[in-house]
Amino acid sequence: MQIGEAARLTGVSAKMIRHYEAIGLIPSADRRDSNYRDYGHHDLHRLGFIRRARNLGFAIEEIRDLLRLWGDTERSSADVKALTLKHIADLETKITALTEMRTTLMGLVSACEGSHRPDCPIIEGLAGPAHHH
Amino acid sequence: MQIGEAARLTGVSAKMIRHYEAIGLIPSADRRDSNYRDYGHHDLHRLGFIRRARNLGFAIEEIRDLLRLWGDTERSSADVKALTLKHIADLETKITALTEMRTTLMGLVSACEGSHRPDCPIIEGLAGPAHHH
DNA sequence: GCTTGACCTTACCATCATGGGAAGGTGCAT
DNA sequence: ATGCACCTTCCCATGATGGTAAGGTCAAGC
Repeated sequence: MQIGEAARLTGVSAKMIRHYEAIGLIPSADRRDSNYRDYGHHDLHRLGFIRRARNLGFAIEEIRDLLRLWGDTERSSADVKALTLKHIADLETKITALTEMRTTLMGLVSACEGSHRPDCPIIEGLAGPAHHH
Repeated sequence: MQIGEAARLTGVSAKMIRHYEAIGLIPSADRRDSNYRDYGHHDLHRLGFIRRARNLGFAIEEIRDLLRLWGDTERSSADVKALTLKHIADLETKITALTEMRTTLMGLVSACEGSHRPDCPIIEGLAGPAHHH
């Protein structure tokens, strides 16, 4: 099947399928006489794997490792688990940072009247902390 | 003062100070005879504002709006509040997405033995959902 | 006066994952 | 044979930041 159908079936855009091939995340696709890429079962399976991993926030290089492990019947599940735990830790770092921003902003927002008048604790907070005048 | 000292005092890298000038977030700095940029009070204040806004996750274009509001004595605090609430909503969208990833991954991880053996629910989950065989 | 070192300047490239668009080839249906 | 939908490669853009290279400025010390 052509790249467009593979894209439709896997949820990975044609653009990205070509990109993944260019960076060696997937092997070079077979070509027809027309020079069109040709995909089969196995390719769809692999693209689906990649899409699911992307949806879970894994970076491309992490997915490269996951694909290697997927294809390695000698793998230790401990390796997969370690990689995943590292990724979870990364997610938690981000979640924590975003949540702290949110908390601070909520505090500022709750102090802001939100009227036609210019007085605004949010702007004042950004302008410099502890600036009593 | 030179850009390096301004960077040290505000926590904004010299690189980024030049960048902010290039994109018009801050006005062009004064230059000495040497062509070195020259910063004063007012510039430090503005850079501090930008850094704090960045630390709270505001995007550059949002900061452009915030700076305009900061300098506008006719502003309505309602405008500042609206902009901030929008940003909080963006943060929450991201937090939700990351938290969902985390939850899914934790489920997979908890099902994974993490041993020397290859059997791994994480890999299986990525390879395709509901693939009983 | 000359060197050294710390600072500055601009300009270009890289990141990360993705999309947009141009210019042109392929293939099928009317 | 025309049109349309698809494909190809190539280049550029995003957002915020860092790196590096090649070169100018300036003060301290000899």
